[in-house]
Amino acid sequence: MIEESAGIAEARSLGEVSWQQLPQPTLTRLAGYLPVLRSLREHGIAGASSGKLAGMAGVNAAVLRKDLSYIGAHGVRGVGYDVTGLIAKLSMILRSDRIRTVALAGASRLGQTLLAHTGFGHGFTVAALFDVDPALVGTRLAPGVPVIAPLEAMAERLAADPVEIGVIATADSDAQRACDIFVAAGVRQLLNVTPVHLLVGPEPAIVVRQVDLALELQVLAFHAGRSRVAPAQHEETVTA
Amino acid sequence: MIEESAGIAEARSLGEVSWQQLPQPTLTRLAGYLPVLRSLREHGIAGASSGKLAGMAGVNAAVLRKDLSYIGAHGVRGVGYDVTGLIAKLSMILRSDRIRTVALAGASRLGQTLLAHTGFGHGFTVAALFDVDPALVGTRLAPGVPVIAPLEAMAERLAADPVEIGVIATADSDAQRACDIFVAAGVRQLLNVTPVHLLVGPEPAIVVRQVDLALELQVLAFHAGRSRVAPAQHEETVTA
DNA sequence: TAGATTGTTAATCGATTAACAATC
DNA sequence: TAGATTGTTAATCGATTAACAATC
Repeated sequence: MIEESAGIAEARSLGEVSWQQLPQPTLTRLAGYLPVLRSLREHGIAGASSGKLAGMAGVNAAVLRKDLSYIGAHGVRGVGYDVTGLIAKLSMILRSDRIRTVALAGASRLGQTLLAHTGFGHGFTVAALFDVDPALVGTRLAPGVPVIAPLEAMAERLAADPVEIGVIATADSDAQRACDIFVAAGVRQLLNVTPVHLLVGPEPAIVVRQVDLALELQVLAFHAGRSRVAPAQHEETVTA
Repeated sequence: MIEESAGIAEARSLGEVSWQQLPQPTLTRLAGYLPVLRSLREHGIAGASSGKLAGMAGVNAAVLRKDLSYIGAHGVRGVGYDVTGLIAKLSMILRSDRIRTVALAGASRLGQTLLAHTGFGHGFTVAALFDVDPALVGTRLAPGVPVIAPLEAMAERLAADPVEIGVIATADSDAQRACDIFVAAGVRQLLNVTPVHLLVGPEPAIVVRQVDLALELQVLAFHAGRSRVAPAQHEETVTA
């Protein structure tokens, strides 16, 4: 399931590391620190140590310090980190200030929910929604979501109105086709919520992230069966 | 975000490895092979090499062979693997024959969709649905889903009617509470779709899997910003 | 100053991968 | 047999972790 490139940090001038080449685990964790910091700020807490932050984020304190040092977010020895400063730095790196445009292929229930759940108010705008079902064309499934075009019309629509992120929530049998159309239209970031492994040409730098809820349940089902047989060791959170 | 225990395979009698102690990545990949194999069977293909299977699943061929050897699913040298045999073996290991009972905390839109999307027809039964909103109590949100009880009534309901898997799709502020109630009720497998890092006592073997869609979009947003600045290297799929 | 906490190094750990002898 | 493909080893790679000197 994991077919990750090297993706490892690339040395720069003075032995420093470009924050444009963060290790994948670091990038994912950095995005996870943001809600923790926002929560602290809401509670009026101005500063926190790496130990406190790491505890809340569910990571090791050393790894958190290392992650932050990658992006030049420095704390103060003996004191800790400034919450507001960290939020600013992280937002800058993750570009969460900027609004991203998203197109959604597959107006399935899951697709619509993703749209409603993540699409609004947090830096993402759903610019277009596509589906194979011609009956849906022209209807409005969510308030503010502009159009629904048939899957066939994706190419031209995306050419006229480019998006940065494509979400694939089609039926399994349409997933690869939707992917191909997105890629051909120049979309370089894809979120795939189908269980299909998407094939993208190796030429352009396409980033695909896959979330497979059925697979998550499968894994839990395995553990459910095991827990009766063997009362067992201690295990913990695995983040998708 | 990853706070995984050792979880590594434990040696058994003759140097063999108990398939009850699979490495986490292996277990996740094994669950991913199943849909690939089912797809092959549907197309009437009886056998496949590790190379072919690995290609379809998006993994390295050597890792697939190693994964299968963990569970004693052997191929034939010079020939490959038997599709039907593999399905049977994998189903046995992952216990996908048995129906698992699931309880859902948080009748949010995302919660309801998870219920509709994964709950039916694939080995899972939603036994109970809980929400903080008293107005929802007694209503039926999906056909066949028995009851909605307030979050407060979870403990007694779960005591009377135990479940194997708990799904947490509440508001962020209720996530830890829902988790605590599940754990107290003896639920040992949790799927957390909130961005909250759940704290579970280290004593019982609780398996928590977290899927954070907002975080996935954040990561993609980062890459979206980067792709303009640096046309960049080649990257590939990262599975949640 | 004394205490606390960072930033970073060095060691450990586990997972991935290529390669190849075994063998159908 | 000859060709193909497995099962497994050994090497590589990267990520995690503990530990500690630097220093606020």
